[in-house]
Amino acid sequence: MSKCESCIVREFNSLKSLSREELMRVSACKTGKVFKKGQVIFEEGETLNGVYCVKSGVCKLTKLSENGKDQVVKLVVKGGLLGKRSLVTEQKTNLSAVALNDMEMCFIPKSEIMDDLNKNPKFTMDVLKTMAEDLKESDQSLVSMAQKSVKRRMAEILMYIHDNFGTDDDGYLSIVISREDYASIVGTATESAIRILSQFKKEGIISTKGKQIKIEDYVALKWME
Amino acid sequence: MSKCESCIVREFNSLKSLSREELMRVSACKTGKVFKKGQVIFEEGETLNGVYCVKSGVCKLTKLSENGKDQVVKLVVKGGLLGKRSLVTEQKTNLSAVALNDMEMCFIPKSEIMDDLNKNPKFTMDVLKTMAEDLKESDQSLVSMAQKSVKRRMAEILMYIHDNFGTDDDGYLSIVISREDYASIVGTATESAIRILSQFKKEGIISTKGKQIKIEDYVALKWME
DNA sequence: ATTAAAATATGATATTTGTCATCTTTTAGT
DNA sequence: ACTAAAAGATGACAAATATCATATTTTAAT
Repeated sequence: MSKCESCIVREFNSLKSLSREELMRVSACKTGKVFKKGQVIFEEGETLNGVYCVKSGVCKLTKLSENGKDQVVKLVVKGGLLGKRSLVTEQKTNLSAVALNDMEMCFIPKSEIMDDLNKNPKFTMDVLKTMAEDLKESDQSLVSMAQKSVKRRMAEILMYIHDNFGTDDDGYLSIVISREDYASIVGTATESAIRILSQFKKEGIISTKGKQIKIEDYVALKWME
Repeated sequence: MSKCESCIVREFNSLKSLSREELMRVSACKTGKVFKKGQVIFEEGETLNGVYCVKSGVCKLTKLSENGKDQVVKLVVKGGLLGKRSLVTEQKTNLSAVALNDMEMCFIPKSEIMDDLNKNPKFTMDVLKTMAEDLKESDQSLVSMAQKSVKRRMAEILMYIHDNFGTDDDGYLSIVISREDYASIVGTATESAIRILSQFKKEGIISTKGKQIKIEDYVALKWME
């Protein structure tokens, strides 16, 4: 398995603030894990005793609502850290993580990294910063959910995926997820999500190839509704 | 003005993790501020250069949606710290804070407290913990917004206020806010909020005295919908 | 390549929620 | 205590979204 010191993924997350020595120690105790598409990484209510660092693939963080539906709270890609909260509190996780395609991850035990969190202020500040950013994003989503139409939210998630995760060479969104997942991100019924995407397609705002989606008219999404 | 060292409010927030010396330094540079009901404490987009510690009163944290409506993201009462994010990032605040009744607060300049954040791991961990808790709450609200009916959300906010902020001697919720604010918390139209509260009243689930609300049948709220 | 299962698509209809209009009650300032 | 303004209440209607039913297409396993 590759070593953390020479892994470029860490540049995308808080681990970049660790010293070379700290990284080597982390590297020595980390374990590589592979998850297949659809596989559960961890489940709401579990006790996590470490963090996952995403090397490749995409996963969704979801929360089960009382009506039995999952709500997607966040998408995590290469460089993301899963389970940050577990470092900070003793509480069980409040979210589930499910792989949306095949994933490679490294698992770093909490015990190994807690010391750094207490002794390396740069690292702690970095974790704090990403947590603050997550909070900002979550509040932003909250407002969208509360105040915007399903159509508008769908437009926003398409732009979000486009802007944050990019496209492949043909211009298709590089994150490919089911309509059910779109529904679960937008917070609507699967049929409604399908209907809206169909409508976008008819209006020439997007085109599709199987599950892949290409944004044809970004401006239309931007000004939607 | 009272001194931080002997102020019991700090026991409710991260400041409790500061040493006596640190507290005395903070105390020396803090300024007391008073806000009247309805007054804006800070506004989305402002640069905050410190945190507010709430001594008394209640305020709402809101975010402006593109449709022009404010969405309440959080209620903050005695012991709460406003502007934590400003300690962590250089970014402008993403939320506005508005007093819901008369408030007393202490303002602690960022410059004075940043040093503690870098040197006192206990303090930093505590800030991290509250931020993690905020994130959890925000995700929770997100799911409610996305998946639950307006009626259910209204029931939940009534229980939330009851459980977290308590009642006065007569059993009325100790936080008294307008129907418009309820609408803005629940994420609905003011008329809808009024309608639902009226309905609750008719069904004997709540009673009211002016703007005050008393929960008469908690169980009914709990099992609502 | 075949086939069952899953995902996507779409119509019909019900339900929820928003909007606008109007009226009543309460609140706050003089 | 008086009065204008704000907040609360409610009806009628429109719009958005959910639900249910069913058809079609795609995917994945043999």
